[in-house]
Amino acid sequence: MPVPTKDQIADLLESIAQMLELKGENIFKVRAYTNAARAVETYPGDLATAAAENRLGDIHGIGRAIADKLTELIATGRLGYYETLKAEFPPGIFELFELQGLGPKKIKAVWEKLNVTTVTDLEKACKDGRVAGLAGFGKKTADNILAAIQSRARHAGRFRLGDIAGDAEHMLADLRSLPDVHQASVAGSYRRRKEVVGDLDFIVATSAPAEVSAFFVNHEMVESIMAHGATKSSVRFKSGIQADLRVVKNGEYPFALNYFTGSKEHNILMRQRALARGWTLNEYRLGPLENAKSEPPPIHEEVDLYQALGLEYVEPELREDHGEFPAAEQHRLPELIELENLRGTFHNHTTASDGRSTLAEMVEAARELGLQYLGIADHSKASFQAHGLDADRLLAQVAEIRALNKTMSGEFKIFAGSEVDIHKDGSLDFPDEVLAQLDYSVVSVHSVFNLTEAEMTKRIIKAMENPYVTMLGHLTGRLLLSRESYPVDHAAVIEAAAATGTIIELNANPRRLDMDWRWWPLAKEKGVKCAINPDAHHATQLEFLHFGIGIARKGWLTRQDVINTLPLGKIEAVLAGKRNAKK
DNA sequence: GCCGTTTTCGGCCCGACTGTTTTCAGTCG
Repeated sequence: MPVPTKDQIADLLESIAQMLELKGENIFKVRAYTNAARAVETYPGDLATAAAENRLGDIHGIGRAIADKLTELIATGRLGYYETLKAEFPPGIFELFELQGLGPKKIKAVWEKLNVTTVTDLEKACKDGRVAGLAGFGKKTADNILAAIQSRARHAGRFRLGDIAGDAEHMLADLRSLPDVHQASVAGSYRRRKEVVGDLDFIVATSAPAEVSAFFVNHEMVESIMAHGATKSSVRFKSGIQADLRVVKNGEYPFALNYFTGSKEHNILMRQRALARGWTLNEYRLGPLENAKSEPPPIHEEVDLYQALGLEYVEPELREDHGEFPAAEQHRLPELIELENLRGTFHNHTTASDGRSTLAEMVEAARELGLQYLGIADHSKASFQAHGLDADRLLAQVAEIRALNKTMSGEFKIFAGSEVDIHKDGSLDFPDEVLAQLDYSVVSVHSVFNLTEAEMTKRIIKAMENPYVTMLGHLTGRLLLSRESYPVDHAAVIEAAAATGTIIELNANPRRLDMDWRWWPLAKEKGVKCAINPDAHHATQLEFLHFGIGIARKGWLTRQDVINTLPLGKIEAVLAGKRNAKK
């Protein structure tokens, strides 16, 4: 039995906390398990070693009882207490936690009083009035639950890019490693770097289609096989996402790749252009129609196809029929930003607030990624739940960063910042005297999401008007597939960013990817600069920059549009630009 | 269930908001 990882142990502790809460256990006992989960996540050493040396109890937040449980878990890979507890609950009941507005108390009530154990049961009970009749419930609550169920249904079968990227790259690498595979790619919306995808499409050029298909459907990641034919196979991965494989001949590959990359709208225009030239385009070939005046040229790669249709090569991220055709005709497509262009990044957390890695660990990870600088922006005090820093703790962190910088002899630099909460009225969580001591600030909305669009827009713009505000964090507050954006007037905020010289963040956390790619062309047109920030809460999450680059490319951004492509020596002036302009 | 003791049990994280109530419980961040 393999030793579980820290994250697996932490997840199990969280799961115990959830079940205890559902049982109506003492809330402080519940919290002890939550705290222990966090202690495990942030523990710097090796848990198996600590367990072997009987030192688990020395970890703050882990006492005698939990230490014993972890010892059992680490030694055997199982935990009897957890399994006994889990057996007390109907399996469907945990799904109810996915519904916005429904917590342990309400779930317990509908379960015990109405015998509701699944989302389907709950929907029925809301519609026939039983939920509204429960003590402490009412019609409004029942309606809200129905709305939450509908919202969940809308998102069903959809996956965040970041959640399935591991699956996609793993399968792709395995397909490419097969002996008779000439070319392979993931196509579809994954290749276009959509923030949310419905399925994965693999395209493989091979001389051994049967073997490749068999390999695909029998892969360890596959949970069930839905179809297994000569050229097309469909499976469901264990992660829940559907994956399709198309096997083609080498000569068909560029057409299949192009066709299955889409988007559908882009494909329609491609086929129209082919028709206009007397040719026909499908997933296998570009061929002449009857009575064609000319033969189409030979196509070896996608770039040849675009050229044949009178177009500059269109990068997959731009294939949305959002203006790429006229631009490609006129050779004015942008040279899109690449991951290698990034020199540093700004919105990152440490253990000082709700991050799981220390400042030193974050710096080390940034250096390993080849970055020249790292900005630290922990939460401010109003984000109490995230252990936000008050002015004293923030200034101590600033001093720590300044001291650390002196030890690094200029080849790497840490910038001291803060993710400052924007209050309901648009005021900031720190006064200007404190902000003035930072290298920069990111300002974000973390509370009171229920304002009208006008109020929310006014609130954010007021914050941006402060000369010490460098950039605006996650503009809409959305959490993909789980929480809708609060209402905000994007165009007005972009206008205000241009007027005040405020940078807008492209939050690269795959749960956010906010500001949305659809708005970046407008920001660019107005001269607003972008900062691609991972919003990292762990050292490994600096790699979220990869997803940010995908979205930036989708937003037509070049390296000139993104400030964190600037090297040390140039970036400082951009960070200080706004406050200097005011002087 | 953990912690920190004024060593044996009391305290443990706050504020806003909603919907249900008529003073507060539940949820969220």
